[in-house]
Amino acid sequence: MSKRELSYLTDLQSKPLRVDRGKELVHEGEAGQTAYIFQSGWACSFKLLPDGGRQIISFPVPGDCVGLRSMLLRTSDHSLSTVTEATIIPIQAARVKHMFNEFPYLGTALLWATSRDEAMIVEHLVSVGRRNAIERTAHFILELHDRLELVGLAADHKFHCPLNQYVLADALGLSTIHVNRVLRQLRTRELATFKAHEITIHNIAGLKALAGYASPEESLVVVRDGIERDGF
Amino acid sequence: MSKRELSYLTDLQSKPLRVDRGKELVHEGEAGQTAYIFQSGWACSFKLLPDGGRQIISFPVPGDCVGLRSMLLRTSDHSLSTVTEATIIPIQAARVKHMFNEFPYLGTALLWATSRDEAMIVEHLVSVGRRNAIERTAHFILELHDRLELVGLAADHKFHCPLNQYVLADALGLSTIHVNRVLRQLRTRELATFKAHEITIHNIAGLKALAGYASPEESLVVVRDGIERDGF
DNA sequence: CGACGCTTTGACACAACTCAACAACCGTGG
DNA sequence: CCACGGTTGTTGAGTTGTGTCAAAGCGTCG
Repeated sequence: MSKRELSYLTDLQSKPLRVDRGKELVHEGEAGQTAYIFQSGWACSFKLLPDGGRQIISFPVPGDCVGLRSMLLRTSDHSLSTVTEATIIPIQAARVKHMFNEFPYLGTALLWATSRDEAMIVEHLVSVGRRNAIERTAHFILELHDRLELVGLAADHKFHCPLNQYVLADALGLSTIHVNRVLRQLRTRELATFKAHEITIHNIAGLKALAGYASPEESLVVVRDGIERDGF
Repeated sequence: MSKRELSYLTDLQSKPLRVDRGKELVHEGEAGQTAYIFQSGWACSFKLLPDGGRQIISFPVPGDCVGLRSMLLRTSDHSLSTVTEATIIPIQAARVKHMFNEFPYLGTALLWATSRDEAMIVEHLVSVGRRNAIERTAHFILELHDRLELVGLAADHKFHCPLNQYVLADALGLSTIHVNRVLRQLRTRELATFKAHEITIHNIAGLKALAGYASPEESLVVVRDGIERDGF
């Protein structure tokens, strides 16, 4: 990246903004919204159903950037709320659009970044579609751990996690009560503990085995031991 | 787009290629793969689990382009197989990369295109996570219908659909047998029929009501009637 | 005609959901 | 400092949706 591009990127960022928890930053179907970088605090992107149900798509954590892609579209296809109090850096749509014209190469760079997001959503879909409650929860914990470790927010198989069981349920596609039961099982089986907003992984190997989890680096090693199903 | 860009795009396309059904075009974790445009025939992208299970992510249909994005990454994060015999137009990775340098604006264009894909995957996630079997199936039929209508492959609430119940099950996160039961219910309730590789929608309003389906155009109208859940 | 792939059915088991209540926790205000 | 209310977590009992197993019906194609 050239110096000029970099300085432009820095200029894009407005002053950090402090927002309360539970604040809806982007509303589904809303037009012309801004993007945000999360400096601290957690959020969740989700869609609501007519019956009041909710499916959480992803949890942006500190260091994550949200909504950049949807600035190119007319409207956002899902909502975004903070889960905790947070400090965010808003990025104005107009300036980003201008930037795409000025430095078209950045489109490709952004494309690369969004690919990672999509891979996460795909993995989430696999979890919800084909793993049972406990595998799904285990997988979720492991993924969260790896993401947070990457930004220095997890160490020693322990990390802060401000999600309550209602939120967890909406992410995993389960009922709150069942989430509770599953967490108890993980605790009893001495795999992981979720207590006082802190998740501790006691037996990471066991948890990975249970979840069928492939670490980001290992994910090149393709799991595909036999079993060609009929149909394709 | 300039004339030069357009001609470059046309040059990218190799000769159409005919492939058998059930052929795996991209293998998960594979590096340096090519992208494809589907001229005819259906495919499915999916991930396999250690236990032999499979979650289908999406069904590329004629007119769709797959794998463009993953060419920028080192490896593909999911596999791709044809579901029927198909004619595809391969696109070489090397040439696309060169093109991104030559016409950096195209990165942004592609970004726009992939956003649509991601929106579809998100909707799929919502279905699997928060809709029951029959709602999920109804939603799937409606989405397929709208996609195919867009490319002239559906008319009169009827369209050809080469998927069998095994494949459907892997897409919807259900067992084959349950898919069968659900299809029977849709038939009995005179909402839709899936017979001889052809889907007919008898009562599109009823089906939409059942699925909680928002048509692409209507999706701006946000469904959010009350019910603020606790937790966020 | 037989074989194979796909669909359909029934009986049963189990995972996950619902409802209803209670217990722990936490910040607030008296 | 303690009592309070609200939020969140925990349990149990009973129900329902979906999965599993087993077997039979169809169509198609060689």
